[in-house]
Amino acid sequence: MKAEQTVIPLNADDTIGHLADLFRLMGDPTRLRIILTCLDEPISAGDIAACLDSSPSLVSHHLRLLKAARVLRSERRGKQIFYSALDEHIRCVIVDMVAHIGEPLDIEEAD
Amino acid sequence: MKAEQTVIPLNADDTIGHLADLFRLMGDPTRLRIILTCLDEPISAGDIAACLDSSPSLVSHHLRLLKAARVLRSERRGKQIFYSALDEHIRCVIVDMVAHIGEPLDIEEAD
DNA sequence: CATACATTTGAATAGTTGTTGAAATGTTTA
DNA sequence: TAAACATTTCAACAACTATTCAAATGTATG
Repeated sequence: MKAEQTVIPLNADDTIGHLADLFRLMGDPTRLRIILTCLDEPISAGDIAACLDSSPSLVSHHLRLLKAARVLRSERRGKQIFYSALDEHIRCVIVDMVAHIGEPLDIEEAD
Repeated sequence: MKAEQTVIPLNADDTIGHLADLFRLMGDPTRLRIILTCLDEPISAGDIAACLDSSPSLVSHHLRLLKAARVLRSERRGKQIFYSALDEHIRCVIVDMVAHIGEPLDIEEAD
């Protein structure tokens, strides 16, 4: 009955909802690619679409969601609008998840 | 034109798909609560349902998905089946995301 | 073996969501 | 101001998904 510290109190509905929103946004392959594209340096909406070989319309839809959730930020430069990650935590989240994927399969995988 | 290292190559479709799957699973509030419940110590399916005030059926459906994605592992003890996080990375991912939420709003929030 | 308990499975439904193509908005340059 | 470029918005559809309830499976105990 050891009481380890929990990451989040289970009754913090608003926090959990907020977290779930962010994870759900990263749970779409197209959006995840958009985020990855914005991790290194600011990049214009059009260039993101070109990188992903997607339509500007589709990318814009996703950019709106990602910006509203404060995953990305936007900055206008002339005709173009550049997007970049709002902070470094998103990168950490992805790096951790990659590490999880790399975790070796358990030999005693029962049931 | 500094070339920072990217977390994942953008053309690694299978890896990105795998990542997106995991994030999508964490993107549902009910599933996220289930994961949080399993972070500290193994807990039976029934106790999880009781903690979340959800039906055993609903919890079981989600447990199946989380186990298939190797987020959780299961272990039978008598009549009950105990679930726990497969490794510590999931906790890290959540901690990082909580830090992201806590990130202060930018004063110069333009556009 | 039969009962009670714990968990899973199946089918069905309502709600959500990613994608598309066309039209509209905003910005610069000739 | 008009034309060209960049991005966004709108409406609509197809596909997916979380939830529910009933039935089935598996496990221990009398």
